[in-house]
Amino acid sequence: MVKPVVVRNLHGQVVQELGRLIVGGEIAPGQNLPREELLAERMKVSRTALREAMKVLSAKGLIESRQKTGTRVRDTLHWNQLDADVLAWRCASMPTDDFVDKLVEMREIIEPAAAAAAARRRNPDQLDRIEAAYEAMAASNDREEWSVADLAFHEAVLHATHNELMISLFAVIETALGSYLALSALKASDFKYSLPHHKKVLDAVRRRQPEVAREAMQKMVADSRSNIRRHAKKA
Amino acid sequence: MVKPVVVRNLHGQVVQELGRLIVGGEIAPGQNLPREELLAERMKVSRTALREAMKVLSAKGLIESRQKTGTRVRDTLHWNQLDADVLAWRCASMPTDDFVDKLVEMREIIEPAAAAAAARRRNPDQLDRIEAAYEAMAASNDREEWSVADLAFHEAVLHATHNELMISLFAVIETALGSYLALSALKASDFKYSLPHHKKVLDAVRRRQPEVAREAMQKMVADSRSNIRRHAKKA
DNA sequence: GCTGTACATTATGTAGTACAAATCATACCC
DNA sequence: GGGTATGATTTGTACTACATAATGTACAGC
Repeated sequence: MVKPVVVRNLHGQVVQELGRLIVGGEIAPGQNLPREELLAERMKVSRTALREAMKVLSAKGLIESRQKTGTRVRDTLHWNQLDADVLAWRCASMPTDDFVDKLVEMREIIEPAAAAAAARRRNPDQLDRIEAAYEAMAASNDREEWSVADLAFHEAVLHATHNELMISLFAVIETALGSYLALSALKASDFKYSLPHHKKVLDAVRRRQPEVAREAMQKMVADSRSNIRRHAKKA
Repeated sequence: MVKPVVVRNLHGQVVQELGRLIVGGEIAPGQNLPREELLAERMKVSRTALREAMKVLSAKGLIESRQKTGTRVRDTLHWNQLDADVLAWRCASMPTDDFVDKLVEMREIIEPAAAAAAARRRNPDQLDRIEAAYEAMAASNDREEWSVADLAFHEAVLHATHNELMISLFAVIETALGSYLALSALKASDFKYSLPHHKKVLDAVRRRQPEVAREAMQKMVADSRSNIRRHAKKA
């Protein structure tokens, strides 16, 4: 279930390595990186590969290079916080669950709004897809199956909004959250606990009742939050 | 007021050029780019510069290259929609105001939630900053001054949420919207029209009343939307 | 002693060549 | 006819050389 992050390219590895260092705070904002030639040698790669990696990090807003001055880590203000990699690096390097709270907060903002939008704009195909995901959840036999179907449900709702910005945001937040812990991880016993909530959302979307859908989704994610909190405390 | 987008680097120019082509739809998803050597020659840059540009586009999810297969444009599903550049390219290439609606929808989701969060978590400094922005709005003499103070107000509220993900999202959405039209562009006459709304938000944040703040902000952005719609129709 | 200009220094930026690695297509052998 | 070998093609990596920009310093002039 953990994301693979398998990078075949060499520069991709360099990106990961440097990205982790920077986001993890080992190279602080304002600080300069070693010169390219030196850093390349130290990392056992060619300057070419290193530079391609630096361009990527630069695109993510993490660093900024200028001639003669060198390459320096930019202030966190300029970081592309919504970039999947940046988010993943933060998740990997923040022991505190303060960051989880922020992710959860975002989720609680997006999902109810998405449910409302979906209820307004969904087309028959999209409704079918949501329903199919619901059925799969209901029919699931273990937590693994349920998780997959659950994710499909939320994705289907998001897609029904017809707003790719929202879809993209959800994707980013969700994968980041997922990397922390099996998302809606009720311990074994009662993993279908939230099925009725999903049913309410489904029905509201079917009947095109935005406000009902919003409220149902809101309750659902609020529940999920308290579960995550409980789970996080244990760990 | 229009963003400069001045890129000194050569590969930066290539990124812009190719990015526009791809997001603008001139090179459709699934389609292959010419081989590096050929494309480099055609764009009058070295393969080195071209490759650095391609790595950036790859990081934005626009393209994907594999040996022998070549480099192909990925499906829009994989695009990093929340990337500032990608968003800017879309804004530049979409005559339809369908996209503005999506941006506005995002704004209407974020801002009320942000106002509520700010009311909950703001500290004295942040309240001061919001208040200062409000005073500047009240004291403004023309639309230009007012716009600047208005933006400062919203930024101050966002910062008071203590959630950098939300701040980042707002920044991205707002600049994209701003590139379309002077944001809350009431025509000359009555540019302070929304001042009372802002006052309500300010007061609610001061008194730490999340729900009041949310509702006030919601009305404000809803108003703003109808103005934008009216404005867009004219143009 | 102060200031302004010229130059040397040093980092990144760009170009070009050579070869490695992967993968697709074809031909070949069993 | 099917599986395997081989060759061709495209990206991946390395290395070299030089261009360009920006910084600091030294020197000349006032």
